[in-house]
Amino acid sequence: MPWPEERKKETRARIIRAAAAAFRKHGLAQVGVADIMRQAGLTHGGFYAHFASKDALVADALVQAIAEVEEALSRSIKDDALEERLLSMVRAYLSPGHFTHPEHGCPLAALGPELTRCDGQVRRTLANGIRMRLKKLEELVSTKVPPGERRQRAAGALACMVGGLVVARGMTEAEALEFLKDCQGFLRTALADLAGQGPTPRQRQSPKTPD
Amino acid sequence: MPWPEERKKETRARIIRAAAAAFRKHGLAQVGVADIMRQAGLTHGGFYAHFASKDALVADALVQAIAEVEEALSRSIKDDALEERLLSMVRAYLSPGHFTHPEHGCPLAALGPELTRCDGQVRRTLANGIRMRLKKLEELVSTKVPPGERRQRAAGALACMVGGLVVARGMTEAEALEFLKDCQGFLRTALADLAGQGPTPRQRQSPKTPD
DNA sequence: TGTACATCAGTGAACGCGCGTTCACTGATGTAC
DNA sequence: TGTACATCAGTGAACGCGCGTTCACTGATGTAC
Repeated sequence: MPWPEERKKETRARIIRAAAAAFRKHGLAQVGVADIMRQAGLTHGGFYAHFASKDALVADALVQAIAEVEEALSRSIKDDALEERLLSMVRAYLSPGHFTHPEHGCPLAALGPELTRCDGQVRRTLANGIRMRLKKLEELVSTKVPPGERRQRAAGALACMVGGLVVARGMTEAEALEFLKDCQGFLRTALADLAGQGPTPRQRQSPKTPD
Repeated sequence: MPWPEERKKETRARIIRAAAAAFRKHGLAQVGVADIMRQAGLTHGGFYAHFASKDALVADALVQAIAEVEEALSRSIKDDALEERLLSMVRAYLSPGHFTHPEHGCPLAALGPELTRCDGQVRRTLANGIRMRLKKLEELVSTKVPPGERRQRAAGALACMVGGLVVARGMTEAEALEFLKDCQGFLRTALADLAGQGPTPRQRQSPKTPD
């Protein structure tokens, strides 16, 4: 009781925000507890008043990163017409800004494989985050598309977005910007609602399990 | 001269193969020089007779991993008809086997973000590897597709393949297998050669730079 | 209103471990005579 | 053919550094009287 009720929560939140950015920028293993505490304006010893371990912080930082990205993406599409939203989100995700700033971007693109090698809470948070993102994307696919193909489109869009960013970040900057545009163009075509463009509204192959 | 000419080369190759597998399985930072040497049947002290540093090994291991995957993918499509090869490669890449065995799989999917944070030779090797993969994919896109869209399709396919695997590895196994199938289905539709399915062979939007 | 006290977020030194790298050495091999 | 020698891949102990974690302490704050 002796200390202000809210103060500890605020400090904790500041540490989590600093960690979420630093991890995405430099990787989980490359960022130390001391680095994060310094970034949050504190000394490293106080860390364990807030977290049980570095792993526990990673889990909280992942929740934070997922929430940040979710909010940014939602904001970037909120003024668009319903049928524009999916492509609008694709454009926001595969943008030069997102490419240049992993520290504020998708944790899956910035840390995917590293997170995959974690276990416990981190793994669960990761799986939940993906499930949520996939659901949101599926909701943005035109309801004119039959359910099985809606799921396929959501999957393809997510894969292409995450992979697009991962691949782009491995290229020269000039190549990357071109590549991001190509991925956007690919998805614009692949996710296009074909109704009205051809004689029949359904010209795509129906979803089928591969051999 | 006192030692067999080939012996050192063989040892070096063994170290590189062990490293290429261990890095992809556990991550660059999680695998130590001693681990790799043990895997190669040697003690850690001898490492520096073959490599200037751990970083130098990472660069060589990346070359090795890229070559392994290139060979495996080429082999998996070599018996298919030309027009089947692109989808055949997609299927091989987004397969349960590839999902389960990152240690023999695509280094971009297993280590993408970590490699991106490296510099020097690793960065150059990475960029070259991506360029090569993209070129190979573009060659597999039907020549009936106009050049601008061929490039888009190659980009989209690569992004979707890499991202599909990264995302799948972050999910529950059951979800992942479903997701991989959905990505395959998505690409089967998106990469389908529309000739013969509709009245005109060109119904897709033409490639256009987004705002 | 003022003073003594209890609490606990935050400090900073220290610990212990693992890892990349170095180094003096060994011993298997090919060469010279 | 046999023996002494030079080479150098590989060994294993040691070094030094950074990092996660611990711990005794501090000092700002709210409470009790």
